[in-house]
Amino acid sequence: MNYKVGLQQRFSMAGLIEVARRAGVSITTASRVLNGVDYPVAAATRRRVLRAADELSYAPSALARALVTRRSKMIGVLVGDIADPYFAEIARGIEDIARDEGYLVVICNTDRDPATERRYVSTLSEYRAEALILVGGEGTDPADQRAMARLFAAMGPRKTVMLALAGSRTGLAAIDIDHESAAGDMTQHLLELGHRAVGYIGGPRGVVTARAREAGFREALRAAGLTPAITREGDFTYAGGLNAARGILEQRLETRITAIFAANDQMALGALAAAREAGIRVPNDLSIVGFGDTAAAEQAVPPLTTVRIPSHKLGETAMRACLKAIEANGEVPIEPQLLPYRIVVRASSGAHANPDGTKKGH
Amino acid sequence: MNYKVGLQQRFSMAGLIEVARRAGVSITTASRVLNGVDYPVAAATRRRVLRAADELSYAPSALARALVTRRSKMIGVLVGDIADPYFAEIARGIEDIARDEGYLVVICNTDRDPATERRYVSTLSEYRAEALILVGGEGTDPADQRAMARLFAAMGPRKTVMLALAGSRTGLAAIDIDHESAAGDMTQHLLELGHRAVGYIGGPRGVVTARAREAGFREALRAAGLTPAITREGDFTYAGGLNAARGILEQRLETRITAIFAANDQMALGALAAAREAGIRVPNDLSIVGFGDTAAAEQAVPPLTTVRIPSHKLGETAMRACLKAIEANGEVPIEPQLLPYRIVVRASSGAHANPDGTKKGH
DNA sequence: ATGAAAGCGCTAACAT
DNA sequence: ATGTTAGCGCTTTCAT
Repeated sequence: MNYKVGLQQRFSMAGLIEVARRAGVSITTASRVLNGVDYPVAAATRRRVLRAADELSYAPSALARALVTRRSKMIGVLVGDIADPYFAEIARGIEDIARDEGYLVVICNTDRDPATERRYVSTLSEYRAEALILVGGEGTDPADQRAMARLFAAMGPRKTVMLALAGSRTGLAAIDIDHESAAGDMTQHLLELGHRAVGYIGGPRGVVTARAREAGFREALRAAGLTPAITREGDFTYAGGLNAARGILEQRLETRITAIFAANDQMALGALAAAREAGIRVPNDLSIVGFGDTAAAEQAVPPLTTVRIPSHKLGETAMRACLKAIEANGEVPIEPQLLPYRIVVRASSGAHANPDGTKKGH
Repeated sequence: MNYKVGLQQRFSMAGLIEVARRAGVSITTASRVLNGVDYPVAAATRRRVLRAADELSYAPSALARALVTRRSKMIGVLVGDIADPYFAEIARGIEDIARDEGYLVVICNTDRDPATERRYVSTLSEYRAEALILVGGEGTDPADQRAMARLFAAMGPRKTVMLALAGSRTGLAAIDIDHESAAGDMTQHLLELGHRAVGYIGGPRGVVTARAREAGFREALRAAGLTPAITREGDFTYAGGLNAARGILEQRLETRITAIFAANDQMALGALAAAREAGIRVPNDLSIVGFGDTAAAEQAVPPLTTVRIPSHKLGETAMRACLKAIEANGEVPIEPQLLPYRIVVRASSGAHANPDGTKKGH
């Protein structure tokens, strides 16, 4: 008897068996009722099962179900840092769609570290996530790329849906904007304002999106017969942008730059701060533009001219693509998509100012 | 033959059986080797198993394992909005600890909606999350509270570890700071600067942390023989703070306020913007202080005086408490903890300025 | 309309 | 040191 109580406690959580027993039906019938499948079940039986489930506070085991159906209903999402508003917004887009479809979204912070990334891919793979969304570009170290490719290959048989979001990944279809062309357009905006000497604060050398943006910047300048006046590498953080901008502004006399283009908003915000502490007026003495259009861009002083990335939509689109691919059992390849971006002109960029302080039109 | 190929594909993912077979051992031995338990296994056997697992790119099923061990190794975290830097920072603290212990953290955005909250609690419960961390205070609607309590009760037998973080929850131990006393200290700071007419921008009426902060503010004023000069309700967002502050500043002449205390940083930032657009200098004409010390506070113009909440540490502490409780099989109650906060004085608060514009000491 | 039985992939007694 | 066996809680043929 005591033993039985012990058992009771260990196996206390009401399972389908208990529900079935209490309703006086087979476990099969209980399952059918509770899953609401369109299976013929007598109304009375159905009621009894529902009642029993309710009385026992039955909560189906997603684990057991996943094991037998081979559908975990989980989606894994890898982001550099969820505290970064850019990633957060994308993640929200993913989640908003996933939730409606009954999927659980597992977001993992990789800190952009390839090893951490791999560990999470493995873990999510062990949980049999039905799709993996890798947000943000991969590093450019070939060894890391190979390691990841091997991982992907190993997961092959499981037909996990895999997708690159906002940054390309070797071997994966990407849902993205055209970073290069966007950076080109932004540069064009600066050129049209009359700027000829433009400084650039780039993202981490090893990140593909950072490279694409810089390439777009350089190409637009080149087309106008120019080259970057000065460039610095940042790390996509405010502090990084602040430092880089300080370095750039130190050489302001030599370079005579009239504008700075930062590869993301955070760094542009840092640049704004650097200008402020140096007593340089924006946009009168110096134009500063960013990339991303995170909430902080609009709230900045002055409000930041930047590239609007449809972050939320990017997330939604990626998730929808995943859902479609999952339904196709991972056998139909995901088609890459490029979403439209937009240059948002705010007060941080203005017409090129001559050294004497007077504006110059274009 | 054709049929067999079909089977192959459906059951393609290498399981323990395949590994065991290939290594020429029993499934048990394979399991023992791969789990690295301190069980006597011949070195040669071990090697063969490891080799087989590698060749087959074996990835254990966390699902199957969770089912039998009754340990999902998952932690559920409910936050209002992960895009809010306050929540994001806390979530990182949780994840940093969880990761080291091999736990997978599932973060869910509730948008502070009680119904969404309940749905996620149910879902996480179905996945047999070993712990649930509810970040941020609950709403004050009794019906919602009862519904949640019922949910918790239903989960009782599963002994899920449950914890409130940064905001209390009926029935749950909380890891938090003392919001009331922190708000009191901040008010004291304002009083010491000579401010006597202070406006207040509160958080949503229905949120317990918001109430605690406002209570602390009122009590500190009361102790000084004062009452709030004017109060407005915000929603913890920048836009909400901006609006509330506009309303407050419209009545500046009547109220003669010299300071505004916002219940969180986002709203304080909005207030800063409202002051700027009204041509009111901060801190010369008006002091503005916030609560939270998110990254944006330091980057604001002027930098924001605020209450530093040890967000990351709060997350770490909560996760550690969970781990401990999980080890104790959820049978030892979690003990509530109050972590220290700190008033961080920056340039947005200053000595009370007289109507004529001259400063006044204290 | 209902039920019996065979697993999903794994761990954990309990042998040997 | 290794293997056999009985499930974990569920879905899903296949019978009835």
